[in-house]
Amino acid sequence: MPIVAGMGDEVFKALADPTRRKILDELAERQGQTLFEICSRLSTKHQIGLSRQAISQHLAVLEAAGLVETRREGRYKFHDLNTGPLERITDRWIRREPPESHR
Amino acid sequence: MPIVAGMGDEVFKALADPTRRKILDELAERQGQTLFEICSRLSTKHQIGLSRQAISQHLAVLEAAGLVETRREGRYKFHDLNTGPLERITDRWIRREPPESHR
DNA sequence: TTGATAGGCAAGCGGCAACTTGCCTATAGT
DNA sequence: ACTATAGGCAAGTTGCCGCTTGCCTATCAA
Repeated sequence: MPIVAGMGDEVFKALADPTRRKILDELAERQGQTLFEICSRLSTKHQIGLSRQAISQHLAVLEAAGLVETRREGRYKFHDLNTGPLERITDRWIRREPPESHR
Repeated sequence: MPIVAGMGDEVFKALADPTRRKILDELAERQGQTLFEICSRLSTKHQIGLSRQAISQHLAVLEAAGLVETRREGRYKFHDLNTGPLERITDRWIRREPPESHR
């Protein structure tokens, strides 16, 4: 079993909040943003006027779910979207037809 | 724009609860179950000892999200899984590489 | 070294969601 | 008609989640 997070219920919990989904949108559009960048972008582009700590807590949830990965450089912490945990979470219920029974 | 539900945030909300995901599991395994069938199956197979009303409320959430559809026959109400809303909810963040730049 | 910037920790508050409880309606069997 | 079964409605409780507030640490620039 892998050590990576995001294999359990945390992914669903993380996706449940609309602000967190907006954060994923932002990171999908531009990787490697800092906390303050994400804050100002959410504020200006999406009229989400939350405090820095609120966004920080959201990022922590996303990171616990494995949807966001971080790297530190000096006093900056850059956030990157990781779509890995998203790829197969719905396969649990979607029954794929075998494309063609070859005769 | 279609009249069907499940195009908004309700799908994520519905998927956030582990009991609701188990219900989807059950319906994926066997379509057309009644409320009481779902209750007893959750209880015996998954040790989920919730009241009938609790399950009923969960089903209402799933139906509002478009993940479950119902049909009435006499005093029975049958529940069917609809995977439609699941198919594209993650495409929002997953960037598909164009398969091959031809030459 | 001082101040400014980027971020972290933890306690506290308010609202909502999950669950229960009690009662009610509708269909089917006897 | 009466009873049992399948389900619905609505109010009340509890616990958790999102958010704020206040204070603290770390890095960099002057």
